[in-house]
Amino acid sequence: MTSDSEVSVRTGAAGAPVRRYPKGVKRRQEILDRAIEVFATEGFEGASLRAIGEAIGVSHAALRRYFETREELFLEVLREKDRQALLEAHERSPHGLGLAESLEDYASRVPGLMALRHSMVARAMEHGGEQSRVFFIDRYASLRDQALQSLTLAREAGVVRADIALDAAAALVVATLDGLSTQWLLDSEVDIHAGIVLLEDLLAPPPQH
Amino acid sequence: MTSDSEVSVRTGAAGAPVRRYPKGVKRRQEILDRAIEVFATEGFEGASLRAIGEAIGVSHAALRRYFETREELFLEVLREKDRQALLEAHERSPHGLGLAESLEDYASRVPGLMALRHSMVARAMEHGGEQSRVFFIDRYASLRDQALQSLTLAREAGVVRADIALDAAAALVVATLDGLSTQWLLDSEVDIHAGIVLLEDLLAPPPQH
DNA sequence: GTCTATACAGGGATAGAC
DNA sequence: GTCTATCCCTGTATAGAC
Repeated sequence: MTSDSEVSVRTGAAGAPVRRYPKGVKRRQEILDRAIEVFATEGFEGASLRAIGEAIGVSHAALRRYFETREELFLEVLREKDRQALLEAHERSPHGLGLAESLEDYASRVPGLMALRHSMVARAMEHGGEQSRVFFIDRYASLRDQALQSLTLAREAGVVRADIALDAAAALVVATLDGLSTQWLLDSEVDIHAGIVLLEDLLAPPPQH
Repeated sequence: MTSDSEVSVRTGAAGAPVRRYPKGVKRRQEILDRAIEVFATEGFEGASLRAIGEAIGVSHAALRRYFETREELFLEVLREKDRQALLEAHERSPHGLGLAESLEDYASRVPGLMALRHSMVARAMEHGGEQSRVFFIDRYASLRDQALQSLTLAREAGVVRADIALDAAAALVVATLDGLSTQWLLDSEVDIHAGIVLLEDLLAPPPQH
């Protein structure tokens, strides 16, 4: 089917390049790390392919050996950060509902990365943003699933009332963290902690007496 | 203080141009309307200044007589849409909490405009996006204020429990509508209505018996 | 296998003619 | 008030050096 004169790069199921040799994946990781640095310092608007390449000491054309498009590079940056955040969250607190801890995942992110996320969500809502749309559909489904698991455990622990649908609650929790962190990043006067605590109180069973 | 050889355009407190002559404001409104059309058909990424100008039959340079930058034009589009949505919401239901109705304001928006909003929020979070940041800080403060008024009325009507802080609840409501509509726009499988109803139930006073 | 050099189409911003 | 012409920057694409 395919001549073997150009088998160095293949495209995987999700469209991500699959590479065979260690140097390739290592270089790819380095590019991701440097890109994250550039976002943190200059924001993502200043993070042109040329700027990222310059920060590494490489031409912008070289970046395309590892990421077919700018969209793909940016999505991989977000994926990497999500992966890191998930690991940290597990280390930190595997107990209870832990909404406040989940919030850290949002707030601890550099504003530049939150800006990048919003920008890519925008792209996902547009024609031509299929790759981003797939990414975020999957990401939000995953977040809801994590929230559902936390809520289930929390209900067993007696801190979540028994008369509500947990799948709807999961979407609600994710939406709240999303929305509150947006408001807070724009205006640090917003008391995001009060919002989180309120939601936890609302989800808790009413006191019996 | 100022020579009167260039008084046709002044800059107001919020940075928005203030114009004296009817033709100017009419033309400005036309540009906004056509821009909204282009967003609806091609999305905001395809809505270059040249594309918008072409839809009107003028060059892109001419647009700058009415909007100093692309950012300003886009913010004015969002402002115009918010204004329309607020009027419609007041016509529709001045009663109770009405979260479901508020949701319509979000869902009824063309996806292209929601994408534009996310993109401008991203810009507001970055260095250099001062104009957008001012816009969204003001916008979210306004939304929270509207939510607070609704919640106050709803509490008087007995549909909101008495033991919660309404200002925190207002931020929570706005965050929920924001976050749920984002999830829904990306994936219509998400049952946004269930989330809204759940929040209303959680905010309602527990049944006495 | 990896990277440089280069070209191209399109973007926003801007100066000056009419 | 609107135009044309121009500037510099962007993402993308390809050819070929090593």
